[in-house]
Amino acid sequence: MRDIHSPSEQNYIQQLSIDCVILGYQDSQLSVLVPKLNFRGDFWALPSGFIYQNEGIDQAARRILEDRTGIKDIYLEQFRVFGDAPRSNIRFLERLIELNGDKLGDKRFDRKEFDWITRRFVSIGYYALVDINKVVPRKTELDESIDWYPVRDLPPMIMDHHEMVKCALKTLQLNLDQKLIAFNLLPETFTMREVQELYESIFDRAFARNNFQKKILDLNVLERLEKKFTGAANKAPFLYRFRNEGTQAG
Amino acid sequence: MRDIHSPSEQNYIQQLSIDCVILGYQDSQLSVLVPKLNFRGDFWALPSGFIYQNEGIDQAARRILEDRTGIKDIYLEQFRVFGDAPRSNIRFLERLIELNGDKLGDKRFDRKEFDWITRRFVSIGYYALVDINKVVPRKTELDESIDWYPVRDLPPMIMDHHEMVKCALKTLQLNLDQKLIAFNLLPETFTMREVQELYESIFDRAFARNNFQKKILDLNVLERLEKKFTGAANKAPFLYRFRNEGTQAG
DNA sequence: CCAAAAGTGTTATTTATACACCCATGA
DNA sequence: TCATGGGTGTATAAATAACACTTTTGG
Repeated sequence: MRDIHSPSEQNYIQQLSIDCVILGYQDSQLSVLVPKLNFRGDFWALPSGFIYQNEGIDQAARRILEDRTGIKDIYLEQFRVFGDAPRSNIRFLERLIELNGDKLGDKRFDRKEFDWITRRFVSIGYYALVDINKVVPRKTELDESIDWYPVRDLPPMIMDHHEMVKCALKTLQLNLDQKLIAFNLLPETFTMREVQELYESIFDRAFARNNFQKKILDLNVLERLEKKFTGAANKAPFLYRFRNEGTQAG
Repeated sequence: MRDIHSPSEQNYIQQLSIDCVILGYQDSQLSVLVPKLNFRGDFWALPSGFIYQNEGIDQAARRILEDRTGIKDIYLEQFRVFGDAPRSNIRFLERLIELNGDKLGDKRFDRKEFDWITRRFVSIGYYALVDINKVVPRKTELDESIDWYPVRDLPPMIMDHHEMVKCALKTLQLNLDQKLIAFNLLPETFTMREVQELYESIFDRAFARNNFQKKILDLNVLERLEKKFTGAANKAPFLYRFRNEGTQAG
């Protein structure tokens, strides 16, 4: 099990971090996985981490993601670097210490550690799309909790983490059709309505049902299966599956 | 005058650099500004630099750009981070030293310097578009020359700098319509043909004249001025100018 | 038979692409 | 009057958006 609470002891690249916007989907709602820190003061912060010397940045992002979600082979993508000059943890950490002075007697926040972590940081933003059902959110030792929050109703987060989510979402919208990553959010089989609701929660707007179906089917990546009888008093919808065979005939 | 040849002495963020793809346009040709290093062995490398502790990354990129081109207020934009694990100068620098051992007796490449610069680096890629006529390329002490090279006919460059140019160009193509105004690489006034030739050199393909004009005018960012009499034996083309008023009627 | 939700077809509207023609200019 | 390059209009095709109608299902 990896620990992250003594970064200054690790062989990390200094002053460079990775912040992850982990997007998940459930009950027609798009959510972000956000840990709450185990300190007084209600601090939320995006899952983040550092980069080992012998580790690629994508690799590091994947490791951070796996540590928090337990799943491997996640699609993720960098979307921007955040590196303004005044970008530092110091203001947030000072407030944290102010509120938690009593319980900080241990070695966790010794001087060296504090200096390391409060320096100005440049952070690479990554976003990922995961299936909430496959995820078992995992706290680190610094977390009080880690939960999914609706993307349009996030808790107050430290530093520029709100802007990061906003920026990640915009990038996702731009790339959605090209990258087909949206299908990572859906279960093995799904109905067209589910795809549409997913799109609608990502774009935060409605689409016309028939045109949407046409558009998605024209992407030529879905395979139609049998119908799904739900017991509801209406026509049974078809189930679809993402076909991952290479090239497919028209 | 700033110097860059003793990075380890400076208060830079370590292991983090900026590489700039400076695109310029002249005579219907898109070119990249590439310095050649003042060492035996024909090494070309994109203009790059490091980030001061009290400097934002955009600010650093702008400084690096100004150092090389002499012009301020350049529009530039990050396009990707390059941070694979094996990304280091060491292979290139070892070869450089092998070829230049005799002239490297001075302090420039002492041990400390070598260690600093040969560590694994993560680099933020920035691209900019500039008007070649406004640029006076400036060598640093490490450069033998600095010149414009056609973007489709670049010299061999070190490390992953070719990939950087490729990636920058792709990003530019995606954003060109939106950013057209931001890149001041057309003169104050210009003809539609000039705009088209600019587009054609960026996309490396031809556009239909009339359709192109319609598309550009539909962007609603140009203002038509008087005609331009060139003395050529043909109809005089209109001149255009970017209109910088805020909102404009349809 | 009804309401609910799904499926499908048809028509506009917009956008992109292709083709054709006319106009101004200086030699 | 001719070649050259610029401006404009129209036809066609493709992609989007809008509208309308039918079908299945359980109560």
